[in-house]
Amino acid sequence: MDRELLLLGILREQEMHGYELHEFIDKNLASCTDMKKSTAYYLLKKMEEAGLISQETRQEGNRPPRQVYHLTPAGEAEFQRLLRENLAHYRTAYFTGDIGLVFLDQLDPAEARSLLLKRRAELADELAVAESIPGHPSSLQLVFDHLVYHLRAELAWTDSIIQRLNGSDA
Amino acid sequence: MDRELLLLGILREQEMHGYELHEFIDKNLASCTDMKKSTAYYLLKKMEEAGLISQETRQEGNRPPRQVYHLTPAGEAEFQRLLRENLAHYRTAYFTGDIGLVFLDQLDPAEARSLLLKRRAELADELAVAESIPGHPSSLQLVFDHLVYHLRAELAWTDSIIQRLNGSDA
DNA sequence: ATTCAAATAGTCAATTTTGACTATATTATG
DNA sequence: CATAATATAGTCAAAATTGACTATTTGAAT
Repeated sequence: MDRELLLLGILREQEMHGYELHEFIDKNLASCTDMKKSTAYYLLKKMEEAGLISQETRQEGNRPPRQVYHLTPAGEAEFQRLLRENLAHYRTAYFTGDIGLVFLDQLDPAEARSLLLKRRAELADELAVAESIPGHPSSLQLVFDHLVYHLRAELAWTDSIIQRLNGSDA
Repeated sequence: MDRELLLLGILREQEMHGYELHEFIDKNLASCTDMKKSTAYYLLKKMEEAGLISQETRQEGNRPPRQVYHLTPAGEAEFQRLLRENLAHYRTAYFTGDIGLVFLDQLDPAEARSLLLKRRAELADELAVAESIPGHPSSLQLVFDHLVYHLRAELAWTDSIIQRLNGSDA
């Protein structure tokens, strides 16, 4: 339901067509969800059938016609409901990367260490990117702040694992 | 692929049947993945068809017969590959809870605050549960440590948002 | 000994999600 | 100007995921 909330919330502030919608989420909200383009279209069609949004074919210049979506009153009500539902509950994030850690002792410490150093480098890169995003005046700022806060914690934690491996290596 | 890695890795250490496998993941590795029972069965069947695991019907007492799975050499090779792949890369966790935060300013600060306090309570409960798990001697310890570390960070961050709302409320 | 609840072990249809593909428009490059 | 690359806007069949359901066994309570 969270993805519906996201689509409804964005459309509520500004009518958009499917491509633009996915583009926006992919650029700005990648830390919240990894919704693919085709999923966005699927959800839009589903919500349109449910009467939450209505589409309007719009022609601009000699571009091919695009479907522009906007909220219906029912969609507005659903947005309000989903927003409160989301805010009132804590949903844990899943750490797929921990699955590998479960079997870390199956590798010799030297190889484990070198693999995790590669992981650490990717993480550090992501953090650098996140930190370089200039302050956003919008409500997206919270999301960016959270991302940076989280990535810093992850980096420290990853370093602590690598540290342990250094020990068992000596 | 991470779920395959998880199933292969567990089966590698101890042969199991589908129900037991899902049970184990659900109890111990809920912070890594939220795989449903039917998904586990689907993946087991798929991996069996791919020759990564083989099943054996086993009868115990007068219970109905159960399918017990164990790794094939191809499965062992795939495990090794997936393990290195997983360890060498950083996969971000997704914060579905942040979707609500994007639209936080659509509510009046008092209501937003009360909703987030409910969320905070759930988070604090989860943290308490995670902290109460006694030290595990196995390789699962890393996962539990990570979970506690992460939940503490999340709690602090959630408190910081609530704090901001207190300010704008006064 | 009987009934009730919980644990065990799955199956299957329906839903959700995705990757691969199509097609046009705009911009850049030589 | 031709053409190559990229951005725009989607569609669709295949794959993954799930919720709801069935059915037996074990343990507990009466």
